[in-house]
Amino acid sequence: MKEKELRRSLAVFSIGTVMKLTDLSARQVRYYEERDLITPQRTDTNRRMYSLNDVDRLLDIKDYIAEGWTVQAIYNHYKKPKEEHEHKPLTDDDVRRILYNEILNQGGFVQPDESGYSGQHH
DNA sequence: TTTCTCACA
DNA sequence: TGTGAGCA
Repeated sequence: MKEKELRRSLAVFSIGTVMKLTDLSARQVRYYEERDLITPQRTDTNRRMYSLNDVDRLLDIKDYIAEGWTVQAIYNHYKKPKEEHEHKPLTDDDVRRILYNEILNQGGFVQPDESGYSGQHH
């Protein structure tokens, strides 16, 4: 049943609608796009169009920001784990790795782990 | 009217 | 991040 997923990915909201739905400023929404936290589509006239998934993610991002997360940390949060967040089985090592990474980036002293994390950290 | 990009008394 | 300019 992949139809739902498809519909959730349909870009149907204008930035104005997204602003109301997320209570974020257009500036913020565009900024998060610039940081690759979301990737809305564009119309033939260069207008941004957001999907249900985009709005959903924006809502999450809003919470993370409120909790003090760095855009960089959030970026890695979405980039790294394939099994995403909550409800999925993660091994202890996965959790430790993800946490380690996010905590480091949180401080802003480390570059976003692009090496993909080759080694172990204890 | 709304959104876009760019730039900052 | 906000805000205003000048377009589309």
